[in-house]
Amino acid sequence: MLASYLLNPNKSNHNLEDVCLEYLGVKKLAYNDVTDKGKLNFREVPVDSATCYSGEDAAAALKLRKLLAPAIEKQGLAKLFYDMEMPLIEVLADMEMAGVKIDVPLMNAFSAEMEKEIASIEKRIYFIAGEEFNINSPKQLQEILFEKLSLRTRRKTKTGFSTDIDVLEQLALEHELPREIIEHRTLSKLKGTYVDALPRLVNLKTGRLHTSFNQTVTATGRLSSSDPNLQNIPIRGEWGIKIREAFIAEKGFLLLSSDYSQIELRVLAHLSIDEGFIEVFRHDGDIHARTAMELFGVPAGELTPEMRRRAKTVNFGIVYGISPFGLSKQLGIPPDESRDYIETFFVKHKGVRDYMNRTIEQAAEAGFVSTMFGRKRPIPELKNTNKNIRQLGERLAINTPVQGAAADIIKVSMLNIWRRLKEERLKTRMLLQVHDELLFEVPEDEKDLAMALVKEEMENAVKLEVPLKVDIGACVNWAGAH
DNA sequence: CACTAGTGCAA
DNA sequence: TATTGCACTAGTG
Repeated sequence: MLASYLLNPNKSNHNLEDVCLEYLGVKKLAYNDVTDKGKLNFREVPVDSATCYSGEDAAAALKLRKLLAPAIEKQGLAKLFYDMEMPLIEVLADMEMAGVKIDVPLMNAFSAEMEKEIASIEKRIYFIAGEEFNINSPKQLQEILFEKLSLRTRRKTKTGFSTDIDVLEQLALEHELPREIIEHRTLSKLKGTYVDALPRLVNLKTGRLHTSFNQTVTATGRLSSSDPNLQNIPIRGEWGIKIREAFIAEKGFLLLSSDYSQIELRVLAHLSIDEGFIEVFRHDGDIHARTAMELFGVPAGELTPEMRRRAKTVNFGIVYGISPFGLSKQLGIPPDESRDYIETFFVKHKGVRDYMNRTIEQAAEAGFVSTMFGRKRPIPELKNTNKNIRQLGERLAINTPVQGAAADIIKVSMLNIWRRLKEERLKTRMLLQVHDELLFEVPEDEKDLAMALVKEEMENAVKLEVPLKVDIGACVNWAGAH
């Protein structure tokens, strides 16, 4: 289904049945049997038919391949398809089969500890609220906060008033209950989604967690991970760190984590050839500090952590195609102030400004954007009559080449690393990819060799106008490998 | 059991 | 009114 995906990344379903329906005009193909003198005969069967043969998926795929191969060629996607995505299948299969080990007893201990903490917070919440209710129900929580306690409502949702983290943080300034709710939410989220759920998914034969890496899901060329999603394991906060400590290496092995440092901003520097960005990255400078100096007009020595934090948010916002309103919401400052930041940024980075304008113009003209590896994303939003949707299209046009190129780059490095590990007969195994990070399991005595190999291949996956930088570390658990 | 809404975890 | 995902619970049908 890779071909269908590359030809139309905007479509959500790239499973066999949907693609058959779209390209072949049938629900599903069945392979007729081997009795037909070696000649393949196809017949159409409904999806829900009880008459299913083991060869039908392969037969359908073969037929689709003949149909889609010329389209792949015609759209200039052949290299991407045959040299990147197809070879990557085996790499991902190896990673899925390898799985990752978790410390189940440790997770269980966390669970008990969290259970107690949650129960104690619960008691306080019921006492403050004056009644018991389901804290996990936004509907019931609204009644308590906005009706019983008469706290000021903030944002609206489709069905009522929002009780999300931003709202609760504001309410916490005026009442003691919201703080307890936040604590409760955090703990029950981490307990329910990770600490309790993951141990149940450990495979009985391998004793490890096996994810699925989905190659035909995202609009930008990233992978996704599901069942379980191992690309959103917590990392922040006390409990986030603890959960990562429960991702461990096999006895005699270490977990090796290597991640690209600011790969998206480096890609943006490359694509835009912006003087300031290129200068910072060529000298391995602190990009957020540099932006902070520009925004606040102070020398490096006078920068405060708050100034750098704001600049970091601005830099991220740039990659997403920021608006003054969005930035003000993110920073919790007036829109006027955030507008000044954006204007100042673009005055100091005319290269980025011009690149973004060019990109949007080209996207509107061609109807799609491309990454540096020729991956395409149609952006029909740019032709929409609704201004909000058109502006969304502009943000997609800005973000996709950057996020997509970063995805391309790490895929190249995965292929090169996988091949070298095989050629050089190393026992190191690639386990996970988390967008800009790779996680390996490495025999203790292979650590130095593997670290050198991985760093080398990631930093040299492609040649850009600025160097690619990789941070790398190894430890018995995932938390310590960072 | 399938689906939506709200929420929140990651890059 | 910031990009890309996945999964949890509550609630509904």
